[in-house]
Amino acid sequence: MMARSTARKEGSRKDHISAAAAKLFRQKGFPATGMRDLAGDVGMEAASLYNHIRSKAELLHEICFRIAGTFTTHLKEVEADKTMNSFEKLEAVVRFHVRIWIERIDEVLVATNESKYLEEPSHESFLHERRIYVRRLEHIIEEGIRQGQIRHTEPYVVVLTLMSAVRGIEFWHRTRKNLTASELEDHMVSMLVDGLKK
Amino acid sequence: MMARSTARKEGSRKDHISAAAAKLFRQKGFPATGMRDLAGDVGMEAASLYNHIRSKAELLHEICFRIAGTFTTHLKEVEADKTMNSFEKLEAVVRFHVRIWIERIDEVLVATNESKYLEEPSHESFLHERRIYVRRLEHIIEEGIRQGQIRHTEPYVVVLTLMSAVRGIEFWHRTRKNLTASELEDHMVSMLVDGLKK
DNA sequence: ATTTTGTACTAACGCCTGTTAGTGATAATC
DNA sequence: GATTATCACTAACAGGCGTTAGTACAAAAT
Repeated sequence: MMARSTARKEGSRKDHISAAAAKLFRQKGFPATGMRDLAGDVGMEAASLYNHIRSKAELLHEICFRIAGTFTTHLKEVEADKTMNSFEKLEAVVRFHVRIWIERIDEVLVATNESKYLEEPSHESFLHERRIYVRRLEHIIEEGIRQGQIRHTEPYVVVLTLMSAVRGIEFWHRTRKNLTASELEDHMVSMLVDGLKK
Repeated sequence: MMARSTARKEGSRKDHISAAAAKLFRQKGFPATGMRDLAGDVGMEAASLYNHIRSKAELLHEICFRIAGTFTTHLKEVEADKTMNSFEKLEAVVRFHVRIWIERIDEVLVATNESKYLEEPSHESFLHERRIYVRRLEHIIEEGIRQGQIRHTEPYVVVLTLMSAVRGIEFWHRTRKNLTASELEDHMVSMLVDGLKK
């Protein structure tokens, strides 16, 4: 076999498993999520999962690196955009963070909280990618300060704070929905970014 | 027996276990931390731990509620202090958060990331205490807005953001120490609080 | 029509988990 | 000095873990 229709079906099956895994890893944590839990959620026996995936570790790996790629890809686009000054670039990045945290919270939280369970070559390269991402963000801020668009601040602290602040969205996500997603986005971006304007 | 010297020795022994547990729970996560790991770190066999503690769950409970108590106690003091206006109260709370995150990061991270593994009556009451804490912080902000000391903002978003932003300290803690603790504190407080001033 | 492939199943594996029982030694209390 | 409490030990438990082997059946490819 191996026809297109089958390949598509297999693909969507694996994606279904991956999405269910992200949800469970986020809720219960990676070590506390059993393959039997996951199998139950996708409607099969635990052993049957292995027709679609190689291992539990592989699932975590794919989730973490897929979402990390989303961030680095977007950052590259922003860096290349010559229509924005440094302050606008920073705002664009923060807005993207907020939006991804709202729209893809399962994956983002897994990458944030469970990436420490990646096995060793992967774990180190994940941290490496993150450090580079932070450094590139610091670079945008430094340039903004030099060009007089951003207040004089400690770039490292700013990046740390911005990247962590959006984690509050986790709590918004599971409690108050009397604030819409776009209201939340605007309030959060303005609170985080406006104070940095010169 | 049960003399004072013995009681003291027992107390310090249990505290030693609790501190080691906080460190391990933080590093490896609660479910992934084995009693044999913990025993190794305090220098005994796993079974011997049970001469000092009732269960693994009890350790988690004590860590989470001890640190939560630290926050609520301090908030109560701030609320009762009549020498500060609302803005100053907010700043005092943020500064306390930053300081505790710097000084007692193991316990704080366990309470933040591992409290979901509390067993059921405890877990719900932990979340309850947290919700009340958030509401009391919102109240301070609302009053500050009403009295014209704090910029007009959405109090819930402000609290969410402030409480999450300090989580960035986790990364400072394990990487860059070219910034001292008190420098970090000042930068972070000013970045988070100054933008809220009217 | 036959072969191949995909996918779900049951049974089982070796390992690791938190915890208990029971023992003996050491130290404090009477 | 006799007794009692503390505490660390070894051995073991029942249950859960991720994963593999082997099988069966349906659908697709030849």
